[in-house]
Amino acid sequence: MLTIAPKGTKDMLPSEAYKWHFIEKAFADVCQKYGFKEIRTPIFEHTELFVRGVGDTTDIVQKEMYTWEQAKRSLTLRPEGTSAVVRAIGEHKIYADPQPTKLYYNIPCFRYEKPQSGRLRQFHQFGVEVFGTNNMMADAEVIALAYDFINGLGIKDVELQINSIGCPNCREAHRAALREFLKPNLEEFCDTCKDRYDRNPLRMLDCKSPVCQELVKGAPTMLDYLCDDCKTAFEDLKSNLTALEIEFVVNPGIVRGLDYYNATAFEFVTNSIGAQGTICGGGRYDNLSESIGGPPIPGVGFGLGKERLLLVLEANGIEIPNEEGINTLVAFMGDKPKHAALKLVKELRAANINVEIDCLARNLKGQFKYADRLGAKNTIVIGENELEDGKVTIKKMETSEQVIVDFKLENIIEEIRK
RNA sequence: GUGGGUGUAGUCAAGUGGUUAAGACAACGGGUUGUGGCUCCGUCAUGCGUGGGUUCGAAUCCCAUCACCCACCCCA
Repeated sequence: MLTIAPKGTKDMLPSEAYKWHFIEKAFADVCQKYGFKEIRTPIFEHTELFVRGVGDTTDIVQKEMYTWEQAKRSLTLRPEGTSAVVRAIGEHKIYADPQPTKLYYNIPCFRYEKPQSGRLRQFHQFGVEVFGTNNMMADAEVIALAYDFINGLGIKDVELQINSIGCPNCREAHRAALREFLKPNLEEFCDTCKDRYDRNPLRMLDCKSPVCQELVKGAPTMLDYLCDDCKTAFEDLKSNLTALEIEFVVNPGIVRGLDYYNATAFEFVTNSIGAQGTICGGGRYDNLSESIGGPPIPGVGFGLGKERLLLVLEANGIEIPNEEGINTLVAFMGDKPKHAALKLVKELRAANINVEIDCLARNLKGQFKYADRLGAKNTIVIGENELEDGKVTIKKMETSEQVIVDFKLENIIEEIRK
C-alpha cells in the first residue's frame, strides 16, 4: 500500500518527462506570441473562494474538493485554475495596468473523482485568461490561441464546438421553456435525465441514450432564447472566428459545469481517447470576480488538460522528439586512468558538452556497451597506454572509426564535436 | 457512489488441481585480463496481488480483501 502512489495520481517518469517539457515549451511559446504573461498562484486557497466562484451546487464543490481545516481556516487544493487567478488580479489591483490583462498558467489541479482514462485526481492543465473587456475579440483571441496551439502540434481530429449560454436573464427564460417542453414526456426519460430535469435540464439535450435523444428532438435551444445583447455578441464571435479562418461547429449542448460561466462556451473535442474527449474547455465569466467579492472584471479563458492532450498526441501517432542525449562517454581502464577520466569529464561538461562516465566501473567491453545503450556519439578511451603517451583514443560510434589525438582539451573537444 | 474487466519477474507473457512455475525482451556477469550494436554462456519468482478455506496436493477451485484499468455521473 505504502509502496504504491495514491489512487488517481501518477509518477512522471524520465521516459515521459521529455514529452511534458515539449508541450510546456510549445504552450509557453504560443502564449508569448499572443502577448500572454505567466501567472503562478498558490496550490491551495480558501475553500470559500471555490464555493462562491465555482458554485456551491456544482459536483466539484459538493463532492470533489480536497478540503481541510487548519488553524480555524478551511483550505482547499485548487480544483480548477480560474478562480484563483481572478482572486489574484483583484488582490493585486492588476486591473489598474493597461487593459486587457492577458495571463496564462501551467498548473496541477485536484479533484476527488473516480479515475478513468483521461481523468486523474491530480491532473495538470494549461490555461489562459483575458480580463478587462467583454468584447468578443477577446473570446476570439482566446479560442485562436488554443486552436493555434493544438494545430501547431499536428493534431488533426479535434473539433471546435461553440455555444452561447447567455446571461443569467436569458438563461432563466430558456430553462423555463425547456422544462415546459420536456415535462409531458418526463416519465419516458432515463433515470439520469429525470435527475437532470431539476438540476440542469440542459444536460438532457446531450444524453447518450437513444430514447432520450429521440424525446429531446425539437427542444428549444438556448440560442433561441438569447436576449438581444447576447445574440449580438454570439454573432460577433462567430464572425470573428470566421475572419480568423477557424473552423467551428455550433453545439447547443455545450454547457459549462462551473457556475461562473456566461455567454461564450466552447470546447475542443476528440473521440480518439475514450469517453473523456474534451481536451480543452472554456468560456466567458463576466460575473465571477464580483461573486467572490472582488471588483467587476469581465473575463474569458480556457483550461486545457495536459494528460488528455498527451493521449491525443499518441492517438494521432505524433512523435515527440526526445531531448538531446549524451555526446560522449569517457571510458577508462585502471585507477590512474579513472582519475584522469573523471577530470576530463568535468572539463568537457564545463565546456557545455553532455558527457557520461561509467560509475559501475565495468570492463572496457561493458563500457562500450553502455555507451551504445546511451546512444553516445563518441567513446573516449583512457588507459595506461594513453596516459604514458599523452594521447587519447576517440571512437566514432556510428562509423567505428578511431582516431588518436593529443590529450589536450581543445583537441578532444574539436574531435567530438565533429 | 454504481457497473464491467484484469491481477504470474522491470516488461510481454505460457500455465485451466499433481513431481524443481515455460519462453521472450530488459538488466547484470562472463566468452582467458584494451573496444559497442550481431552471436554464445551464465545469473535473475521457495514465488503466481493479499488473507483465509477446500484438498493427500492449489498459480489453477471457493470466500473475502486490495490494487489497477474501463464505463456511468461530472469535468480538463
